[in-house]
Amino acid sequence: MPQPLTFELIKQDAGTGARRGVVHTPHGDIQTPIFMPVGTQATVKATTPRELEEVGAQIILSNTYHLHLRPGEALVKEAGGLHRFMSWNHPILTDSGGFQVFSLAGLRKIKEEGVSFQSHLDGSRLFIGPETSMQIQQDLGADIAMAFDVCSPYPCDHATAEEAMHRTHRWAERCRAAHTREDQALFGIVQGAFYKDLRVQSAKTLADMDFPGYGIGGLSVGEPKPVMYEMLEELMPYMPANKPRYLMGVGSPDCLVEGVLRGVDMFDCVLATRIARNGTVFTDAGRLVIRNAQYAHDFGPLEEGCDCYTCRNFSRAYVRHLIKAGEITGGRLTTIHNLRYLLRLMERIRRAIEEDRFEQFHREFFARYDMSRNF
RNA sequence: GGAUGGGUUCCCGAGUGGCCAAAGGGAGCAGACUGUAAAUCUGCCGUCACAGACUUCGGUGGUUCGAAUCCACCCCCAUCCA
Repeated sequence: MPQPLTFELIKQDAGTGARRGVVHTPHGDIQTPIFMPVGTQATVKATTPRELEEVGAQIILSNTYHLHLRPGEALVKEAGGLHRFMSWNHPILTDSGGFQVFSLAGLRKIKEEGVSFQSHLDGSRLFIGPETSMQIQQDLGADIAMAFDVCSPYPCDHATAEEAMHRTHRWAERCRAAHTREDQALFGIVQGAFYKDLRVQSAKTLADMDFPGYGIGGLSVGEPKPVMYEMLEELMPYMPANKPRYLMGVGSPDCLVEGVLRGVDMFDCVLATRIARNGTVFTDAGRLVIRNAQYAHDFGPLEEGCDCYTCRNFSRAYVRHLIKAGEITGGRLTTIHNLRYLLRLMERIRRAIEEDRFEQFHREFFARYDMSRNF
């Protein structure tokens, strides 16, 4: 059986061990480390695929739970799959719905069989278990599907975290058994909350299942950043070196740099697109709340030196005006900038690793980045 | 010239004797946001020496223990009639 997805580790930074690789998928290669924009409802909010290509996106995310509710995987399948439906002819990854078990905690009930949800749209009941999630994701037809997992909150006691981890492992096996589509890869997801023993155990258990790639879930759920970094450091030695490592839901500029330092290959996050729509943009100096009055008369670009469409053509004063006026274009322009910022940050990181100067890049990045203007 | 309805805090607009610094919107200002229930949500929004005090509801004067609210006159605005 041909592997639908392979990972090629092409280089490691001499000083830090940060990884530079390529993920080969049915819809093309992904240069890693990479940031993946999130398009929950089969669209990266406020953008078109053409704009995504322009900002340098190589792969985007979509979501099982949300597409299942609307428009339904049957329709997507009828359209010829997610790529054709949304006209994105590059790699796609679908999240399993596992995160909705976490984020919609008030609207669901977890059992061994799976999760009963009450739709956030109309209150109707629905059930998603490992097999359901696989069926939906296979109908959607992304290049990468994710296992249906249980993400613990922060804080969480050891017993509860352990139970969630074991259930995640059992569900991972069921996902693997139910997953049959040959042109789609299935990634397992490491859990274990904030307990080193559990994280290590989870990494080992999933490694034994031999998935083509691994998500690291359950981080960035409200814990202090040093706690997250510590967890990454603890579990990374147990992650298979020849498989891509995907740190789920992480995407502030500083976390991307710190994640790569610790051996992460892939990231996704809604932060960039969400804060963009809410009037905040990324810069190398830290966040900039473009909606603030202090930029009303600032006719420079969002960020000096940025090559994005927004920075090449519009001023801070104009973007602020659009945001303040509630004009849809404002959110589009900030979204384009934020995505380009993160994708360009990853480009810079990849080059630094290629040239064995990632340690220096890391140092210089944080010398400029104002952590008091962070997230 | 006559009739009627109005003038409320930046704007719109409730309020018709005490529970009113005055509902509710809007605007403005600030904050939050990390596998998207999010173009969303939260806070502030008369002044100050701010658990209290002071100034404000077109203007002036009056009634009353007490007025944005009642009375008199005046000034504006809108609509209609001549």
